[in-house]
Amino acid sequence: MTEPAPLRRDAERNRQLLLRTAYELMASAGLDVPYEDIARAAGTGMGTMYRRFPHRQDLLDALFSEHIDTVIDFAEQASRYDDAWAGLTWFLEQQLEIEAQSRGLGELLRSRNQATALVQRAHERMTPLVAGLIARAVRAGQLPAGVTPVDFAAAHVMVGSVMDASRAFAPQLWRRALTIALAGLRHAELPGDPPDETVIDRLYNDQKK
Amino acid sequence: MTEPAPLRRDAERNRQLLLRTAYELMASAGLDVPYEDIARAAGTGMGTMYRRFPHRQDLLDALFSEHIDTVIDFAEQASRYDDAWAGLTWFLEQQLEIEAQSRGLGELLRSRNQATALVQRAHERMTPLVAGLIARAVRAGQLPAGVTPVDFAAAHVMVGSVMDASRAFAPQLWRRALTIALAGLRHAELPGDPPDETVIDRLYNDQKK
DNA sequence: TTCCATTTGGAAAATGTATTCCACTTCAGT
DNA sequence: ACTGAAGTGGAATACATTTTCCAAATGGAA
Repeated sequence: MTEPAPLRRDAERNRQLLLRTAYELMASAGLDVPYEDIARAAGTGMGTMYRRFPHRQDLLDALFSEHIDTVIDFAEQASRYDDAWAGLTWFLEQQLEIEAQSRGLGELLRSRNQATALVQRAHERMTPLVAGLIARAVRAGQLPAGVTPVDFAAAHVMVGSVMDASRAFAPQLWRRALTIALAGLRHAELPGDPPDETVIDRLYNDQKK
Repeated sequence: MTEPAPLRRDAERNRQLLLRTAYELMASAGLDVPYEDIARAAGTGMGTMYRRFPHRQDLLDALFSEHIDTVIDFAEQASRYDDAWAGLTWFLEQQLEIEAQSRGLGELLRSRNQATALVQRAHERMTPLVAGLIARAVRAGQLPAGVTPVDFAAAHVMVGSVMDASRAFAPQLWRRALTIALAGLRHAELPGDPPDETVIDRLYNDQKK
């Protein structure tokens, strides 16, 4: 396996600077900030930007892989809860809490388009854990039969949408939405056929404008 | 008041053609279809497009004002229900059912940016009616105290986000989300201060890219 | 049939962003 | 200090879409 080849000291400094700047801009403006804005804010040229991060994907991976690992970790911790429902609520709340810190991270975790391989893999790791928790919660009578992992993912998307829409003027409103979604999962009699589990990936992967 | 001045016959024909074409494209691709695509699909030039609809706003108004009136009408019908909760659920379901017919209309009603004066006014008309229903439902013990019109609007946004994300591959999934949201409203103990009612407008008016 | 205000298609300019490119600068090994 | 590889800024180019513009075509009143 070929090694990364270490950067020259000044180059590494610039790289870090770009990462910090990009993180900040994306926290408030989302994943789509123009490369040019990042470069200008960091005080470098765009040449540097493209040399380090030829594709936006590269930038996103470098920026967020750590956070993604944290979320996977949450799922693992949650799956060890004795009380399955408590595990589920704790997990969803932690995940959203993180998303609340950064609009960009939220967009990534609920892939408003840019679905990275990174996020894809994260979902592959987490989905079975969540499915297990749901099954346990149903068995324990904490959730009605018929609730599926898709519904849990839907709850995530739902709360996230309120967060995105209200971040600027009501930064706590998503907590109400979360409460609604969780109470809904516990009390809903869900209509229609239980959706196929593969729907989850697509739910997290809409590619629109 | 100056009269509209009727169009020449061929011009009127083209106008209708553009409207029909735009409606269809927007139903599947959303509000942002390029003007050029609409013109090409209708078989006209872009000159015609811009002459009739100088701003996208004009096009949207012409396309959707009728539907918007329908939704306002739903709110009025709902407000006459004896059973306040039944009115609320019926209203939300009707509204979403309409949005399910057309991605564009959904984006308009939940203003993924392009908030028209039209939609603005519609909300002004509907919000008091919904507020009345909620108050009645609370009084009747059908909803917990503390539920506000903002929460109802949030429920709308929540279900809509699932609809948008799943339209292409699971066109009925939103019904599960609706069930979750409604059950959630009935059973949630909402945290935090009751949000100010002005939050509603802003919830429906995020302006992002 | 004539005539001209209206309408039209589509080419051109403006916009906003992405991506490439290279002459020049800087670093670090000698 | 010198030197070549690595790194840099930012102008140039490519794209996608919006918006303007006008010479040519058309409708319908006289």
